[in-house]
Amino acid sequence: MTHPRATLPQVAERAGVSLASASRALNGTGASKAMVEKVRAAAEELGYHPQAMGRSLRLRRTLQIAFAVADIGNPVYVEMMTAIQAVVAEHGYRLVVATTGDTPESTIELVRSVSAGLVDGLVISPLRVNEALVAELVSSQLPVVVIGRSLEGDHLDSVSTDSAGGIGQAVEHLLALGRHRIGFVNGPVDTTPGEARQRGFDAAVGRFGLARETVDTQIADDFTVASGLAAATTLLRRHGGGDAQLDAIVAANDLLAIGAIRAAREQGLRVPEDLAVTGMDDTEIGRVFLPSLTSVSLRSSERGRRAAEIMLALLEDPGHHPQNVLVEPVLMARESTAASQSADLAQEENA
Amino acid sequence: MTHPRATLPQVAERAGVSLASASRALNGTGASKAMVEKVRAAAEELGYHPQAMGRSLRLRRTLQIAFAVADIGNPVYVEMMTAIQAVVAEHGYRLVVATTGDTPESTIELVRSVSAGLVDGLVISPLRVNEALVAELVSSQLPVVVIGRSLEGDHLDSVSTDSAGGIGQAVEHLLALGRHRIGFVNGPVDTTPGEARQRGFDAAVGRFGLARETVDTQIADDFTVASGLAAATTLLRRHGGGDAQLDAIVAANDLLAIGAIRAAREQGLRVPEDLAVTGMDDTEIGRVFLPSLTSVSLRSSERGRRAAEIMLALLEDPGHHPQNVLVEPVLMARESTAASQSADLAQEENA
DNA sequence: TTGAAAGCGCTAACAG
DNA sequence: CTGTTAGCGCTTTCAA
Repeated sequence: MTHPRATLPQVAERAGVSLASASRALNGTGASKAMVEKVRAAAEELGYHPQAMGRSLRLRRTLQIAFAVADIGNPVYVEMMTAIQAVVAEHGYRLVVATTGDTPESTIELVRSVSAGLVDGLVISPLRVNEALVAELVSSQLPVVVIGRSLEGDHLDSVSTDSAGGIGQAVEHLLALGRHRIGFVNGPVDTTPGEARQRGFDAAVGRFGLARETVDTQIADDFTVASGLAAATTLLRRHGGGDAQLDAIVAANDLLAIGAIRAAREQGLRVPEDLAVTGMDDTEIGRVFLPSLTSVSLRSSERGRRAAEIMLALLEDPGHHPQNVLVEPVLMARESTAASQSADLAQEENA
Repeated sequence: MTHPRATLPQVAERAGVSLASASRALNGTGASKAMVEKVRAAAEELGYHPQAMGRSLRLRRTLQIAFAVADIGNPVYVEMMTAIQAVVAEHGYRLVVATTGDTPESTIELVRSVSAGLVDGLVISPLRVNEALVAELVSSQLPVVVIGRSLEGDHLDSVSTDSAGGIGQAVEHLLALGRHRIGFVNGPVDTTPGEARQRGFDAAVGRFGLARETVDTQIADDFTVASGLAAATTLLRRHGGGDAQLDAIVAANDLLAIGAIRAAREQGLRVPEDLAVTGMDDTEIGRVFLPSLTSVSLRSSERGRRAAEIMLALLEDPGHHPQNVLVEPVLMARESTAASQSADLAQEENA
């Protein structure tokens, strides 16, 4: 049932030609019509399929690009992946996705194994970055594009976004709506996004001159719905009832925001009437959630697309001068912060 | 800045030993203490990292396994992926994820390219299967495990589930709740899951003796929220107002169900009071949705785990007799079909 | 246009 | 324990 796989020398022999001719015929690199005919036929008969390994070893390229993320379960990464895939596929590259785990150590391990020649390039969006990881990325012989943090000083290509400023936009949006007691549900601050978003919230508090007692931060264990639910519950309880009750929550991403909305409901609060909630990333799940989620778009598709383009440029010219692209965030206002009491469905606008 | 990568012969020369000794020292296959010491040092100095390509070519194994799905955006595949990853990682394999596209042709292309020796095995959950794809899978030299459809006659290992029966469970659940006018929102019936779920719905209609006029099916363009919204809108409009109004919708998966709930809301229907909705796959997003989604669990983690185990067995012994594992579905009742008018939050039970 | 031969980086068989 | 050598499957000089 399972023949051993046919090899090129076998095809050559079958066709009665040399190995070199067989290779040329199959690759269309200078062979006579008759030659191509013969070799094609022999290959067909033997059910020959070229072996990527031998080919790659010789060519020193795999035509594969890796996309590495901590958690493919987060829709934002899926969105990036789809965008990257579309771009690189047009240039004959295949995209493979690998999971980094969420520590710098496990990420380093992944970078190592992947840069052992299995792929031609690496697009990575690391959650936690330390010096060792940066060093690994820089010294890696592989073309690398980082999504999520500008590593300009490190001679690494990157596409980043101003998520700190994005949090500022969310706060500004809430203030404009008359909300003043604002809670912030962030993810771990030792992560790249967590750090930036905390910075953004703290800056907004200062910039808009908010009183200490009217704002509060709660750190979730990670960036998932379950952790958002837990963190928001704690936060709301802490400010339970009376005048101290929060009237808005800014969440560091959409998943946390969804958790926060659930927490609010469980405590009998209506969203947005009693509590306005904002997310970040503008994921599809946020858009279809009930109520639909006001969210700061970090334009993940765009970031993925730009990253892929940089990668292709890098592949063409490895000596390329490092680029650092910045994609600006955009607030998408939806039901979860709607001003009217009876939030209309499917109503959506850019800010 | 970017040295050409060091090779093993270079390390050997630097250490003043033979190529073979260097290899042995680095792989721990019989070398003296002193030898290991010397070679390690030389490798360190040169910043040597083994090249996977050469190694794999020689070893005829890559220690990589591919997981191929049509749409990694569907959480159910993420769940499978996580489960597979966990199992194979324990045995030293890395999991890479590739996207098939949703036609048999694009899937065949993927299978081909992936079975060109880039991975040692393929776990695939194809959306659309035709004879050509089955033939490709069978004739592929690669160990293959199919998730999603029993291909017993085809000598392919598989882990499948009874999604037809699962739809039956959903219908039964609704009938027990006193709902009798049931709409079915399915995905395309030329897909494996679409076909099975349609079969399941039709069988349930027959088994429970439901009248023709009280049931109706609408086919969505694909298995996403957006398509579910569109299909459910059509379905609800068709039975608009009066006695003919549906009181329940069975959706073929959670994403379609979420779309259906949105459609209901947009037409002013309350869920579950006016319209009960069930999903399938028991995804996290369904669990946290408001209202939380009653869903038939197809136990995706379990299916992933079983598939991974079969794969490992196959890798050990390629002559292994093909296995066909069946995982039974389980209904998870939640708010979207709650009997009480005021659906309690966070209330959840198995059926 | 074709063939012979070298070699991509690595491991394993075979001698010593 | 160590070194020499062959070869995984493929592409590409180099000559003819």
